[in-house]
Amino acid sequence: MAAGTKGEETRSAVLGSALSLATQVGLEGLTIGKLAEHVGMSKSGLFAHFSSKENLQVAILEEAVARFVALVVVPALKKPRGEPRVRALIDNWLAWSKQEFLPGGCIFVVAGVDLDDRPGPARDRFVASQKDWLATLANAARIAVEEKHFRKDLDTEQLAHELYSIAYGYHYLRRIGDPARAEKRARTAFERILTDARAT
Amino acid sequence: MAAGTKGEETRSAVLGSALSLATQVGLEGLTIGKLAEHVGMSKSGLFAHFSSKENLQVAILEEAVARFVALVVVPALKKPRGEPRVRALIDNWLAWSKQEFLPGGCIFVVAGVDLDDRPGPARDRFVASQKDWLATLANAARIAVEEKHFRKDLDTEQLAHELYSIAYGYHYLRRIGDPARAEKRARTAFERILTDARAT
DNA sequence: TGACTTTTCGCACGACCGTTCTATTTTGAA
DNA sequence: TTCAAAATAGAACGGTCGTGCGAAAAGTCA
Repeated sequence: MAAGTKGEETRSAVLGSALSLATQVGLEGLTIGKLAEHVGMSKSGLFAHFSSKENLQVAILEEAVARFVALVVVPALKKPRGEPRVRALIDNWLAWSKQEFLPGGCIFVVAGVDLDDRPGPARDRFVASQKDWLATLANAARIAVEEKHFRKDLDTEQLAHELYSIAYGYHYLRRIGDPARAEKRARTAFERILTDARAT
Repeated sequence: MAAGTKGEETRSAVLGSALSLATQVGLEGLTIGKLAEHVGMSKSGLFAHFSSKENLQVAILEEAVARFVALVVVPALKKPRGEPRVRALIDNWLAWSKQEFLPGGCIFVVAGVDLDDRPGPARDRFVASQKDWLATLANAARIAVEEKHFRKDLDTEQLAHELYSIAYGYHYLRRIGDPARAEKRARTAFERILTDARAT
């Protein structure tokens, strides 16, 4: 992973470009030819690193998960248990979909649509990642209940679903209308959810 | 529109199949060949009805909007002004994405993703439809304020954004985990939003 | 029925798809 | 410096893509 040989180095660079491109044209719309041109390689030279398009898609998802964990989850774990950590997850999450390497927005939103009716390893990987993420959110909320930041009878899975929905809605709404306004509305919605979680 | 000549009839039938297929493979992933095979026509015979793939995509969106209005908006307008009408919009909306002619779920969720970075008439049509829908939701809420069902200081646009997010989140969550549970959670979220809108 | 319009088909086109082969170049260790 | 191994390139494959064209078929109305 950490760029030992030359091959690993280029493979990693290719994955970075592939991830960016995929946010714009989709995991399915991404073609080997375009990607090769984009990174300045031959189609076959690039193809040799992955041995099928499906493998490439899975690799892109794994790259995305790794970056998501590094940028969103890990920093939040350094925050104090309870509500501060939940808030950090939300803040990092909003920042995530504005990352420069995700020009078309959150890759998982894109993947969710165009893997939807295409069973296979790529879809499996996607579903697993989303279940993981929902579990992480719910678990952070459960800790906040333990810490007595959130009310005892809080349905943490429900909370995770609502946070998830607001974030996904944000991804759509920011492209329909004014992005800044959409973000403000998403933050307001998050705030209302947290307030409700706090109240006894 | 109402099937006068033979051509209009087949055009309409093709659009029905195209809409269904597009929910599964996307507006971009939909190909003339597959569609033609699906409806039992020749590629060129089908193609003659629309004169480009882009026109076909726009026509599909227009067909979808027409059905959405007929199945979701119009029936709700027969309900009493105020909260009952807002509730009807939500209920019809949830029923919408389970329509048999939308096997891959709500077409607008799909369109939002794969038209995202593809400017043009199809994307314009999509954005317009979503702005319309958000305005319809906000307007129904405004009426509910007038009727004193909702509190006076309610931010109706914020409410529309939150309802929108829950519905879009529902579309994703129902495919990640248990669909029935996802629907229950979506309904719970809607309920909380309405409760909050009611409170003074 | 006949003439005319509309609808559908068959065929072909250039482009690009994912993938496979075989060379060629580059790399890294002895 | 040599040499095997790894990485990349080049060319080609069978397919499918969106699209155009001219002929055939079906529909329409005097």
